[in-house]
Amino acid sequence: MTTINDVARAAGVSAATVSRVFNGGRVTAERAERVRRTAAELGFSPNRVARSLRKQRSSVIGLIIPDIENPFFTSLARGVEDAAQQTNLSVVLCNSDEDVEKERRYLEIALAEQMAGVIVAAASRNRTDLSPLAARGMPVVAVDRRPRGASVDAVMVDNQHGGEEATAHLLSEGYERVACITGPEGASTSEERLAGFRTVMSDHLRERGEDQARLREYIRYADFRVEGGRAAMEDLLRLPEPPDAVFVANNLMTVGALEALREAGTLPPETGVLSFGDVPWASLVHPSLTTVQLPSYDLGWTAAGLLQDRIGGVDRPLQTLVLRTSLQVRASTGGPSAD
Amino acid sequence: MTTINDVARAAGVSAATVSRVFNGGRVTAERAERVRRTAAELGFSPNRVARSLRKQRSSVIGLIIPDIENPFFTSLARGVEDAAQQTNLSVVLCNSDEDVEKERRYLEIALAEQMAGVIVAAASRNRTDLSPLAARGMPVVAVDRRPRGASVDAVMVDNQHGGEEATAHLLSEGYERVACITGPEGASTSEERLAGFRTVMSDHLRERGEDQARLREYIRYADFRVEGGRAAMEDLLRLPEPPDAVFVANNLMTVGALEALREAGTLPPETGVLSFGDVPWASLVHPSLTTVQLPSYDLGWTAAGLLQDRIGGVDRPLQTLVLRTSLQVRASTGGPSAD
DNA sequence: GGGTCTGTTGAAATCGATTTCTTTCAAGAC
DNA sequence: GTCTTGAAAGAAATCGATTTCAACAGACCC
Repeated sequence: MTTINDVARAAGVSAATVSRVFNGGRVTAERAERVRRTAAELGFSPNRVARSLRKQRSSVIGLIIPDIENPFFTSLARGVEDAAQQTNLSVVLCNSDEDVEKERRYLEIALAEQMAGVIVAAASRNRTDLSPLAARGMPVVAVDRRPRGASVDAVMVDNQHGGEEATAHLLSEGYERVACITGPEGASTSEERLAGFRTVMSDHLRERGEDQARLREYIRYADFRVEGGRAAMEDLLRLPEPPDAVFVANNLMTVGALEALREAGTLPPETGVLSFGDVPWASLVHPSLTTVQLPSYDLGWTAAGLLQDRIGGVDRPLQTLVLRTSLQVRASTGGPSAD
Repeated sequence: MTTINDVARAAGVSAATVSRVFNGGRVTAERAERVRRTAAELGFSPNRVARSLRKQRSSVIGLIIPDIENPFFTSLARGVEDAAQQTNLSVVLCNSDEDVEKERRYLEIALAEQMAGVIVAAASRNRTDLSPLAARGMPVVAVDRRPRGASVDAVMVDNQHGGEEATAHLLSEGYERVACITGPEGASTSEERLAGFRTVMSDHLRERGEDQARLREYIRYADFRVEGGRAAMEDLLRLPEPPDAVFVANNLMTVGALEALREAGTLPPETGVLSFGDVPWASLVHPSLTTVQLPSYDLGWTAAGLLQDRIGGVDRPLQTLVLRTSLQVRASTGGPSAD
């Protein structure tokens, strides 16, 4: 492993000069050229560990996500990475596995490794603690979920709007009895999506002069997982008057709901299904599955941008950016069959 | 940020003693206790950058994969991570995006960051160059694909066996004209899977006394992507005597093939489809889709084990482990319909 | 009592870069 | 000719840990 001193000796200059050549100090053209040539010959590349130690900052940013197997987060990761490429930062990805303890360990590593900054999709809104990072002045951006009380920049999704859009779309297609399967009670993402559903359905029922109480009957809380979605859908199907459409608050539960519907023999478009978040491949098979597209890639890209600003020393008040969802209509099947 | 010197001063000992307390040196019980208490009070955690510089090795292993959005690789990543947890190594994940240049950059970073070791699923069998790492004595394990000429440990999938198993299964279900859509010509994974197909089909045709030439007609090379799978399937369907079953050599192309089949109105089980590699969600919707399960998680787990052995200094000849695939039969639909 | 051994300890060297501090030298001003 | 100014370059300090080395104290044996 050739070091800066090897290069210095071979080029007949001091280590300081070599460093200046690579970091934009003042060096006469002739020497700079000689240093560069020697460095190339020896295959020198600066030791990042030593550099980080001296600079008290590495050129790596950490990205902590709760589920590496969820396409939403991998797409987000792509966004972060592409943005980081532009400024020579490298991204290291850490999978907290929805486990606050594992996440804590990774946050500690980020500190101990003196990473330039961290982007976190928190494992828990309540228990994720970003304060140690903030305390030591490490730039942090929260993405998708903002831990309670954390004073950091954030990039979020407009969940309520997405819920409204989804529900309105199902109604516009002619479905009448629209249900909602949302995530855990208390989780902000599931509550916000549900709120969107409530708003639109409530208006709809009022216009129709129908009983608002029906709204509640068609709401199920589940756990954002396949099995939970399935159970909730089965439960809805057992109602005396089952829904003819359902808004499912995430992609995994949608898979479960589709399973339940398949068993009941009432697949889309007979029963309308609208998923919050893309269901990457099932949608190829189920052309009538409309989804609320989450701006996952943009979330990552935007978060990385904010982080880089902070790393660069930009001094402005904390920001929260909210990105909108968009409805992806796969095929206009005209809604429920008319029989 | 409290350093080891702060702790030393506060505890009235030397930095060397503090270091020994945390690294298992000989220190009298009384002092050790005092140091530990002081460290806890000051919230000291050793600076990993400084430690890495001194030890010339960090406690991070790199995992370089070519496509973070492919569930095969994310599952592999889980395996690596779970295995690494056990020895306090942390894993950082880098996405080479099937780009040899990007991959080269990450390999360089691994060196410059003095990572403890690297696990690589190479972007290219020909052009990925692992020799710089090997030259500097950094432990490397290749996984899934072994770059040509690289002398490193490797963990591979038994592609040929998987291809045989898949083809045999389709025949056993009663399909007659089985086709194969494989990856790019020259790629080892696609050639091996195809070889498995050829072996079994060739035997089958011979037994039946049929013309071996038919084998070739039913083979298509594509690109391991959705669109390629679709195009290949469309092409096969245009044959005067289209296949009644197809073995598709990866998950993404299977999605494409299913699209083509849906348009042609001959979905499984009417036309048999067997995917090499899981198609996570489509399979929930297409119960009759049998898949060759790749041991992705185990690949990661095993590779991490090999790497840790090397990091620990185990000295044994280079090893290549080959893991078998397993057939996952989703539902015995009894093969093609009898009409 | 002198000599050897062993177990603790701290001072100092070390890892490899960056950055500060000096020194040197030359150009330009008066 | 002297003084000022500024650029260029090297020597040395620095980052924060680990590790080597030397010093020392106490136990033990002749």
